[in-house]
Amino acid sequence: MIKNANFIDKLRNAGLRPTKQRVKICEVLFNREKTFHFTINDLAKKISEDLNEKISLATVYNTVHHFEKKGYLKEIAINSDKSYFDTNTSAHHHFYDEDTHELIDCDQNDIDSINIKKNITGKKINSVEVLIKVASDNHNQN
Amino acid sequence: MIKNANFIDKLRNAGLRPTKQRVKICEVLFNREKTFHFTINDLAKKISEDLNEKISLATVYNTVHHFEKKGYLKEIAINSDKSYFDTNTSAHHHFYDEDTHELIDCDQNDIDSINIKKNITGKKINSVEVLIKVASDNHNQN
DNA sequence: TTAAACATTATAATTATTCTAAACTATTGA
DNA sequence: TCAATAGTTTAGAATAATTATAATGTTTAA
Repeated sequence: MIKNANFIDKLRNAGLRPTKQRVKICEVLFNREKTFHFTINDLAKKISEDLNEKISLATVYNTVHHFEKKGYLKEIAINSDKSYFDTNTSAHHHFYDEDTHELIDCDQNDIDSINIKKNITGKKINSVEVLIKVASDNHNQN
Repeated sequence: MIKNANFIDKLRNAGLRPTKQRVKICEVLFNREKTFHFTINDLAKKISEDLNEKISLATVYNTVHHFEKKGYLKEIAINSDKSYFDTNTSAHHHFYDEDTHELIDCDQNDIDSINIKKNITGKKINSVEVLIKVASDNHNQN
């Protein structure tokens, strides 16, 4: 259980004012053992459930995007009907369960390192991410 | 230059009625050498420019989704502000140029094969796709 | 040729996200 | 400590992408 004081520091370090709302969002996002995968809506719902408090959706959007810019969150691209974020910002990959629409972290060590033989000229590689789509064996998928 | 008759067959094989609009969309999508990466809007614009004809946006959406379901197109997830589709439906990876927002195919051979050591129990892997985000060297990226 | 099934269309509706402008809060430094 | 200011939150409006609707039109198979 991380104390809110740590979140205040965390926010300050990122040059973000530690407002009540931001600290609360931190609590929901970072006060947990496991990685948290969520959409903005999930998060907003979780805030109002867990903390029994309402934070304006716009603020949730703003804060999440701030956090993303500061490297506290990472956006995960799966399919374009929703934006998923991940509290695990380290380089890692994902399983996406097409049955349950659940996103599961895949440790860097669970995939042999990826060797890219050809790059676009004049460009530098910012990230390499693998998305592994899975489904139950009997489930017919496109 | 593929003849429209081929498109009509192609559509029939997929159990889709070869309507005027669908054949036209086929022309724009599949009458080309290189892979075509596009958003629905790109496609709708291209149709009205190239063919000088207007097809209702709703039809373009429907048709693209039909084609996707039938395996003629593939959706590519990059970031969730837009849906990209790809006429290359074979297993392959992508470069995404964060400067130009351009999507570039990465041949299967340009990446050493990916070995996944651990899978989710009870699930089968449907696809493994790599997205390599690149940007020009001096460009600062998150 | 005709009826049924399927498609297309314009438009309305929906959903996710961003913008706006006013009210509010944290920070700074006198 | 306190006011000025810079940054933040908020509700609600605006926008953009996508999907639904319902009327009209087209294709197909008998």
